Amino acid sequence: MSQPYHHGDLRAAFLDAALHSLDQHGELPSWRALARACAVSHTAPYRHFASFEALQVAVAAACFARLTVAITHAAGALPTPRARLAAGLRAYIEFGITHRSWYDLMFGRNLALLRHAEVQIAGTAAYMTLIDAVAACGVKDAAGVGFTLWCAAHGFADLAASGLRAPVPVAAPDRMLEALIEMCVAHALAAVGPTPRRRRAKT
Amino acid sequence: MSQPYHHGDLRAAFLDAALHSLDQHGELPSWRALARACAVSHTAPYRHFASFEALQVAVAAACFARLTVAITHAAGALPTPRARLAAGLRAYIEFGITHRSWYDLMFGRNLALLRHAEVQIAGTAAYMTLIDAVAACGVKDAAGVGFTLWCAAHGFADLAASGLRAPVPVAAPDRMLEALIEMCVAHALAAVGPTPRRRRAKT
DNA sequence: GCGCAATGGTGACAGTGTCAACATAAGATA
DNA sequence: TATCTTATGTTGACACTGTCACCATTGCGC
Repeated sequence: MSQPYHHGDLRAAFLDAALHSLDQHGELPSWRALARACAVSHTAPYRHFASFEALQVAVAAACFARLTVAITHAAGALPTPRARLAAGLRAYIEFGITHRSWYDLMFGRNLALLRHAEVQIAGTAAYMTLIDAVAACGVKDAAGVGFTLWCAAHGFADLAASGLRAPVPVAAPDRMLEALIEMCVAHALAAVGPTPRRRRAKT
Repeated sequence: MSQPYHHGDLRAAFLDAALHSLDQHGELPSWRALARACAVSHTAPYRHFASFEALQVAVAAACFARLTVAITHAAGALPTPRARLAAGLRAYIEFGITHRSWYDLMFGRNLALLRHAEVQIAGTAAYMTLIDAVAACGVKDAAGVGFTLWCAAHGFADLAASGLRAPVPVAAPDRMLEALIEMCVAHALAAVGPTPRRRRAKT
């Protein structure tokens, strides 16, 4: 049941080979190259993935699972909710930069992948770790604040990973990530403090 | 000189057809489909673009030029630098959402495009409008602050355009964009004076 | 032991981007 | 005007892709 009949676990072998090639060449191998890497015929993957897109979905879901692990592990045993939030944000951004080809596949390469249920489930798991971290700080609208933080972090990771740099010299380029995280955390905690500084409703 | 020999302006026709197909089908047509749409042979584009990637680069550069126009036009005749900054940010984000397939091509589809000089030049032009808007507010490190703002805006646009939503209900989903922009502007202006809160800088 | 479904292989198809070789037309030169 | 040169467009081919119909093998349930 857990092991297929002929090969051992060809589906897992495909996923491993895909992730390995993603690390090595920066992009997914072609359908046939993947089969070649596993020494099977070029149609063997069809017994485990309905299409090339289905394979991409499976790999992206696996990458989201690793992102969840990275965030959870980084927050780990830190004492305060604020420290865990900052560490989680940092882990998210560093994941996007370090595992650039994974992140490209998850967000950049084909956004249509995000519409598949399998990817959405895996993505929500990662998302919830952020929401939980915000909620742990005592923030009322943790979902709303978390979405804003996710935006800022994703934007930074996406642009930094793409090699985009400020076209003019900045004062402290090494402190940019710190500044972003600081801004995020300050914004998150501004909603919890005794002086909420809430937006005035539209008059 | 301005008009090619046989067709009229086949290069412009290719770009028009590519943008049109981008609007209509959400993605670039194939090399040969593009030639088909212009009623020429499947190798005719090679006289105007060195490769399919070169065509993508040219289209992405054209899209960046339109983004620059959108930002500049939105900021337009608003009275204060702060208002122009907010309007520019809003225009950026709305551009990414409205012209989703363009934005996908510019950022999402193939990040390798950003490494090409032609795209970088066009991207820098759009980028500079943001830097200028920040500098106009009196911010010292306009490049650094601008990069942070670009990150937040890009993250919001990218995630919103991809259809990603908060997996749990948020308090005010319609006000999310407002909250993000306000956070960005507040952060930008916090760098102006020693007392960031209510202190208004010099003109 | 048999039947059957799961798993893997063969060969083909239309489509892709790219290239070499050829054809044509416009401008330059004599 | 006649010829040459260069830019532009076409033809046909190549290796490659994802997908499909059809066939072969394997292992489990009966």
